[in-house]
Amino acid sequence: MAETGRTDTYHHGNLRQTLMNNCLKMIEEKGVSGFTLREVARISGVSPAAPYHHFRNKTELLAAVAVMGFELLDEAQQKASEKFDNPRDKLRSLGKSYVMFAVNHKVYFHVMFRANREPLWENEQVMNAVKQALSHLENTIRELYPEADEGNDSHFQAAVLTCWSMVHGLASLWVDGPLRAAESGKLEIEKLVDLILGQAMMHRSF
Amino acid sequence: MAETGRTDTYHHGNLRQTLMNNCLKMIEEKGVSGFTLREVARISGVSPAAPYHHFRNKTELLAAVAVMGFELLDEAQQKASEKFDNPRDKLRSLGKSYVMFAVNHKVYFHVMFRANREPLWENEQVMNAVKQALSHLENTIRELYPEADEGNDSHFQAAVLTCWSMVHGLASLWVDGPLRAAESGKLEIEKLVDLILGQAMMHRSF
DNA sequence: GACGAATCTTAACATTGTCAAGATATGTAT
DNA sequence: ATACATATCTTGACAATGTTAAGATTCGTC
Repeated sequence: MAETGRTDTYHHGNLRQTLMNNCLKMIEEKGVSGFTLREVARISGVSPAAPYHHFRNKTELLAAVAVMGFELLDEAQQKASEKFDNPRDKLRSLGKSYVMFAVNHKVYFHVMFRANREPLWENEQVMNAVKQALSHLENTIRELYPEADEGNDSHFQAAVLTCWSMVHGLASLWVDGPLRAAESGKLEIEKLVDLILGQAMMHRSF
Repeated sequence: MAETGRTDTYHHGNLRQTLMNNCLKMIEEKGVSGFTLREVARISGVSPAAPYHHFRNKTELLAAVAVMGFELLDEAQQKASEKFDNPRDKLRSLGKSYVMFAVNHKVYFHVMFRANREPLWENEQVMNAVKQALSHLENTIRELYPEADEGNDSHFQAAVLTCWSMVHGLASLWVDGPLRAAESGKLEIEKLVDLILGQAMMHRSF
């Protein structure tokens, strides 16, 4: 489906999408730091300067891929949220979905949170995608804190951040390597997630 | 104290340390991706090839800096651990120390967990430094799970990972940008840490 | 069918990581 | 002290990269 090369026409026809696909493919093989604009262009069957008609620079290609990643995460969170009615179950489902997204889409996760720091978060599209993906968690926690003044209750904000930190930390440690390196697969990641989410929520007020 | 340039001698005399210092300085100014071996050499008053007599390549310089970072973290954890006797207080102190280390030593944290993924965790020195820095957390949690068979109790391992994920996630979200970008400084990071650690531990079994 | 806009290419530039070969200093054994 | 091995630094070079300017080709539209 996802074309990787080009046709025989002068105009590629679908270069923007092709570049993004090959970007992901290349990062999967060589890591984020091994990702090169020129080679992506080469693989896409196009000259080194062609990408500049679709992205202002290397960073903006990665930003576009990051937005795609956040949209995928948003979908996953949506589905995870719909599975349950009880806010507690919902919360746990959202957490698991978050971590498993990172595990199953390591490349996206890397681009979303690792590829390029500062410039990425000044990109409005990226920030909107982030907020959207995080909204499910916020809504669910709001169900548990119905009395919370929106945006003014630090208790509520802390609850959101606590949950986000928890799952994001686990995902980060797994994706970045230290956990895989240390655990050496002693515990399967999926069981680990269940265990941790269970432990973290079992004795909590929310 | 930390010399940045060189003397007038042919041999620098302290190049290895100087390179590491200027590496940190450069990352602080231009970010991890903006860090360049050649410029570090230039700033250190030395030719582009000189660093190769002290580090096999760019990655190994970063690895050396990462080890230094983990040693600093280890010291901080040590001090945080010594402040309290009660394991619960200890645990909270360790958590705060972890996050504040990331906040106050953003550059180190970046190099330790962000600079270069795969190759870094194959470095034995790095892994040893990681284990050492994490040992304080493990020891403290072991005090709370005295019955745990060492290395065989998944409950214990999950507890360690839960705490690590929590603080590492919060640190990551802060250091990488999304949190700072979203919160826009509404809540001071230090208060945030207290709030979250308090909330996370208040209703837990350990 | 003409013409502006979009898309792609070629050519070039400064920079980068890295290596090989040579220069200079340091230390050690005699 | 002197000679020699070793450590440290320099020069010069190579291929590769991100990016831009100028020109070629196609697309959409009037």
